Amino acid sequence: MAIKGTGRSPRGPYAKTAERRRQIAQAALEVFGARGYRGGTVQEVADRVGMSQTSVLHHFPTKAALLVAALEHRDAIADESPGTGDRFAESVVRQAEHNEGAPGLIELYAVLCGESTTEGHPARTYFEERFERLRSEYAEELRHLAEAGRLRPGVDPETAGTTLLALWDGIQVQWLFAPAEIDMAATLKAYLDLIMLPAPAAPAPAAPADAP
Amino acid sequence: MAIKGTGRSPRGPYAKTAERRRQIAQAALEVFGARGYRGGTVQEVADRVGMSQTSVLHHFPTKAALLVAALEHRDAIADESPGTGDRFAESVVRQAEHNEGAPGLIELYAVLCGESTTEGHPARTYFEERFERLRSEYAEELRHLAEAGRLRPGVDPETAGTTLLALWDGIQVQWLFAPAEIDMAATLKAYLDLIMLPAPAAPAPAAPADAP
DNA sequence: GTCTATAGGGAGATAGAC
DNA sequence: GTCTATCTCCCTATAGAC
Repeated sequence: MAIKGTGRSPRGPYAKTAERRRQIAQAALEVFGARGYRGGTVQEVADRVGMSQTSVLHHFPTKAALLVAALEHRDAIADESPGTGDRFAESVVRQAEHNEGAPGLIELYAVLCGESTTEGHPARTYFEERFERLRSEYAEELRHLAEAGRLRPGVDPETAGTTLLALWDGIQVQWLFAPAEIDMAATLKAYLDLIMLPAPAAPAPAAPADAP
Repeated sequence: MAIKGTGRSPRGPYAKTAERRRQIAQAALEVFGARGYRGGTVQEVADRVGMSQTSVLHHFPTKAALLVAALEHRDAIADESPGTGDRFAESVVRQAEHNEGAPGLIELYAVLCGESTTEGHPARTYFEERFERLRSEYAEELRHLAEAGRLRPGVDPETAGTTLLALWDGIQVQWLFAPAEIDMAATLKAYLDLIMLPAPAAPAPAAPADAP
């Protein structure tokens, strides 16, 4: 609430604060990605944006709040939501390629995903909910494809959705250890090709008289 | 070197020390699995075996050495190496089921796998080498299956091996977050069924005259 | 909003007695 | 081998001036 003062609010003093927070969240993303939540320090985040440790904690009251900000910032960068229907497979591959080019993004994800399985970790519910949501989203997309006859017979949409998610997470970890040897997008595409059938050549939309 | 004193060495004082170390390694496995390497403390390991923190560090000089011991202990428990040839798929599934019943084992693996991608982590080379080794082992097994005509046409053994490994790691993480919803063995089996062909009913060994 | 100073709590590792 | 005592370091978070 509250846009301060006159109408020209986008240039008001709050714009600068919001930008500051964005910078801090970005720095936190990099630090926690490189060192993990427990290994990273607020001081290091502060150094990266050129301010003191206490100033960072002025914007985000605790270290845990800083992590949440980093995760939300990551979502803002990464989560172009996958397309629907026919474009599902395509957009999964496209997003994998996109993530590969955003440094620190995969690191943060892989490190925190593992770390957050531990007791009392501030990102635990974030990942719980994320997995739950993505599993049902993927399953629904694949169910639509199945109804359109685009899924190989015998492939279960729920299982395939879970598998796709697990494969994606797992391949990111392998890529972090050996980026030169792993082609994330190609590996995902190979799996999708395995479960999907090619689109019928001519859908025969209505009954086209031999048009030009 | 040096079996102390007389010939009855297996009962000698070293046997007790070896057993002590095993206990410590087991406790370290549990602690680092539940809290991660950076989140876990030597003190907590010590508490679990009922000795002081300094006594633990007498057996393993540093915390990092303690982690290595925990990983080696884990390998000793878990690494029944997968079978070859026809039994490959079967033994992968069997090992997944076996791991599920060994508490802490999957936790340690998932937590440290993510954590060790961070800078200067003592388990980094452990996982680097593990991934490298398993990728080539899996690829070789799948190449043999391909030669035997047991792989679906168009499936590349290297890609499938990398995929199987990624899927396995990824499904373990999902299982940790939602054990009730995820069936690790079934998910792995579904993938293997997807890339493999059933064994031919009668292999027609040489040229059997219409034998009984 | 930003800083310096500091409180307050652990952590890993060492020294040395028993 | 095991302990107690301790060193040294670093981290999060707070207090309060500017």
